[in-house]
Amino acid sequence: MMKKPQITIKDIARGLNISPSTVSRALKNHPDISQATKDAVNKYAKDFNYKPNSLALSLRMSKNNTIGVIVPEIIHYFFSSILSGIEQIANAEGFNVILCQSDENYEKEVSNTKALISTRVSGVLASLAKYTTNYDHFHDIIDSDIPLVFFDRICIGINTDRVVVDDYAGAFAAVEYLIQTGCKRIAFYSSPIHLEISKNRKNGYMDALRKYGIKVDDTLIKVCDTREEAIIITPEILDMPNRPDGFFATNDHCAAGILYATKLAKLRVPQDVAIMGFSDGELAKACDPMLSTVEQHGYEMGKYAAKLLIDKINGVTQGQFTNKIVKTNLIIRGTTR
Amino acid sequence: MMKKPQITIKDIARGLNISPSTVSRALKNHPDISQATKDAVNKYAKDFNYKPNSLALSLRMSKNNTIGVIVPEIIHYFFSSILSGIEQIANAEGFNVILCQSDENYEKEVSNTKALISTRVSGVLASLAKYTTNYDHFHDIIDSDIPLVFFDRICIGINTDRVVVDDYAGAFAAVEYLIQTGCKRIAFYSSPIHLEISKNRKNGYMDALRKYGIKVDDTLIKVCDTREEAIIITPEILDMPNRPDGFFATNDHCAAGILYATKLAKLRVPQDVAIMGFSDGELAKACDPMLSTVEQHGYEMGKYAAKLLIDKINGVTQGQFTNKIVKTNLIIRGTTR
DNA sequence: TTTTTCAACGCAATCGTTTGCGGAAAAATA
DNA sequence: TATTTTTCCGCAAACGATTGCGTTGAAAAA
Repeated sequence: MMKKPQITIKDIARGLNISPSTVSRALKNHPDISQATKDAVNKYAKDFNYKPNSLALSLRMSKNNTIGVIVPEIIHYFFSSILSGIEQIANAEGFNVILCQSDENYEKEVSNTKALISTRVSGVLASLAKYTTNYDHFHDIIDSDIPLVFFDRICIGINTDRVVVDDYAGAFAAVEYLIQTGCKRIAFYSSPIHLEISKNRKNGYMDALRKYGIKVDDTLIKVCDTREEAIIITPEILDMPNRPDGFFATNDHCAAGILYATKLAKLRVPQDVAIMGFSDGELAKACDPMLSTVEQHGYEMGKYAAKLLIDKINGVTQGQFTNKIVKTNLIIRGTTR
Repeated sequence: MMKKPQITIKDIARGLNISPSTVSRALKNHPDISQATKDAVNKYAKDFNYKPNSLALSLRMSKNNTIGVIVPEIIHYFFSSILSGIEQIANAEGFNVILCQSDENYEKEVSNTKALISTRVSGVLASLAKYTTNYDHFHDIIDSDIPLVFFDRICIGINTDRVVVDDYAGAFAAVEYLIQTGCKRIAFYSSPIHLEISKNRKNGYMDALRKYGIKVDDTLIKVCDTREEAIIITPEILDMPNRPDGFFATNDHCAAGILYATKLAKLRVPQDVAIMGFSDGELAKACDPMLSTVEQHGYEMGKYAAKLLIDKINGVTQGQFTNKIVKTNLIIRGTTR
């Protein structure tokens, strides 16, 4: 088992008694180099398994074929499918993806951006941590001349490209469907309200109610975005004198929690209570009845965001800022009528 | 909005009328440098927001503080939780994580390894694609002197560190539990059989049967590892003259499919048919009844694998190859008695 | 006063690659 | 044969940081 200590251009040059510049040009098929030399170099390179050192290359070109992705938590289906889309097209375009999780933690988000700047990544894709309210670290990225694209949890304060789900329309359609299938009192479980996605979904929810002349009841709007919380707070709500007959949850986990609590309360789904989720994650089909939900197209979103960023990196798109809105679509399964 | 084109050590040197070497040493608190100079350098660095160029650093040190991870598909809960663990400790140790998905595709796996070698990553963590049977590309990694650690879908042919789930014991315990709670005929849905994990789980399954004097019935062993397949093949099996009263599935998706088909066939779970999954993913608690399953500790596994790799990179562990087996534990919920 | 010692810094090479420029030999033209 | 043009290649600087070694001046020792 021999160690082959990775041959360099200099080694090829030495071995062939020519200069490194010639080798470099030969490898790139430069017209100044004779075919004979090119052949010799290519053969030598193949024989000794030459692989270009992309570190040196990046340094020389002061450009790293790497993009950084900052994501709150990769274990969530939605984010991992976005990431999958990003990796897909980044790879196809010759970029590496370096992954950073903020763990929904502001400090980690800041240190992630620092690390990415230091690595001189070619670009950054980011989705905000839940409680991030200061955006200086993202300004640092822009000031360092690194293209930046936000996705999903975007940041309004900064002028960049953005790719978002059509939260408003998704929420509107979801609630409208609930109303059209007979729900009169619809509860809404939201993520923390300072997030753009929360505002948009809430607006969608409220506008749908208004359209059908249903008064918004604030006691039916809760901040709750996990299964566990949902299991805790839902029983109280179902005990209300006039309990809701429909729930619209900000994600599928939360919806699954509502479903659990509802069945536990011996109410029938969807006859007594209809439930609508958001995401269409892995667990939607595992529920019984299967969860009606709003499909988010995370994979496409990731692909689109990556494409946008790479165009920016390559200077294809100059100056203009794109604001892509990815359509959702309603998936009706068993938890709604 | 000014562009600050990232200051370098040379800039600091110029600004302070000293040499780059002095700046470098001052920044690293070298004893040869006077306190006055150090203070001046540090102030200047902070004022102009100096950030070391890690590309240059990596080139000089011929060592990249980056580890590559090759994973079949990140959208699966198990893999994304492993990845989360990896990122966690890699980050804490000052490493970046570059992500590669093989998409269960041999060619992509090969091109991933090439890219990682070219990037001169400090180390590689890998889990095999489903149908990979040629391992030359992994030998390339080792020949390039890059530490390599396999996790979960390991490769027996190569001498490296490995971190695996205790598939045998997990399967054994699962099947034993089914037997002890009264199951007489237990079906087993397996992943493709050439994978080590499949072999080990099958052995666990068979040994548990033997221990209790139950004869292995090959008609009860199927290759099936998705929800969709499970929904297709399960009805036939439930229609068999003496149908099984227990199922052991290689993952939770598959188990959820079995559960669905079983309920559809008007059989009661767990009274008529008990079902045991493997993984404890997001959907386990969404099932009704909630899925009994074998917990895999993906997050810990990722942390352990990363630690192992980094020790190898830092030369802490020389020569020896560790073979870590991560214990599973049985989670009993509603689909078993 | 002369020699030794030491603190504090600079020079230059190095990591692997690219690229503008200049130059010699070969080929084409006059 | 003399001149111009091509063809093909090498020199050296550059990207940003590190580091062995040499150098300087002043303080300490003789």
